[in-house]
Amino acid sequence: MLSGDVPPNQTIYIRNINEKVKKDELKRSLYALFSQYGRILDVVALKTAKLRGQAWVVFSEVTAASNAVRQMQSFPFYDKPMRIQYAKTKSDCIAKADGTFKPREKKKKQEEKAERKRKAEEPQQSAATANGSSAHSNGAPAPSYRQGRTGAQETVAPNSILFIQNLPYETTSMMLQMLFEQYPGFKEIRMIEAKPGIAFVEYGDDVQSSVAMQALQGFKITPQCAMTITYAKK
DNA sequence: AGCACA
Repeated sequence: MLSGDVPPNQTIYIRNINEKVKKDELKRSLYALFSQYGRILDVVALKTAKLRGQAWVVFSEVTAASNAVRQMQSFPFYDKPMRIQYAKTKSDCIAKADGTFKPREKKKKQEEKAERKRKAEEPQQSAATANGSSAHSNGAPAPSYRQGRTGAQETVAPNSILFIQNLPYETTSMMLQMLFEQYPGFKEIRMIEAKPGIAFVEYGDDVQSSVAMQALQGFKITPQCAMTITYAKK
């Protein structure tokens, strides 16, 4: 196991993250950047002394995590190369979904009172933990998985330029600009006269382009045409 | 480097 001899896990552990980026932005960016590998169930990031600069991204499939570990290894994220491994333990959101979740043992005395308080008004486990594990505890925008990703190999490396397909014939670059300039780092739209239905959108960097991709993936300019956004080939 | 689940 090349990845720090931790066995595969559907959660990846990322370190060497630029500590200047705010927690919510960090989560959103991670979500945007990694959702190309598969469905993300949760993103965890804390800024405590011990945990800053690190994050966990929970995938619904181990294969997605594996691809992410390999393909995003050393990716320059906010100017620092990401170091990615599998997480050492199962994420709570997974344990909750598969029924193995147990509230963890107390680890520090300070936390015990919080535990105690919680215990005090703990009513009853309503044994019905609904079937569909409800994803997305992070504030990321609900993604539109218009084509079920399987975590196959076909993922294109991130790029600050996006490739847009399946645009209706009447799309203009002004229309696209209104849509894409909402996201930070927007630079320009490029359309090719000879090729209707496609466009290129450039951002300042891969993270910014990824955020826009995530936000606008599947966006419909007309009811029939859901746009498909991928990274442009290098 | 540091593996959590506010």
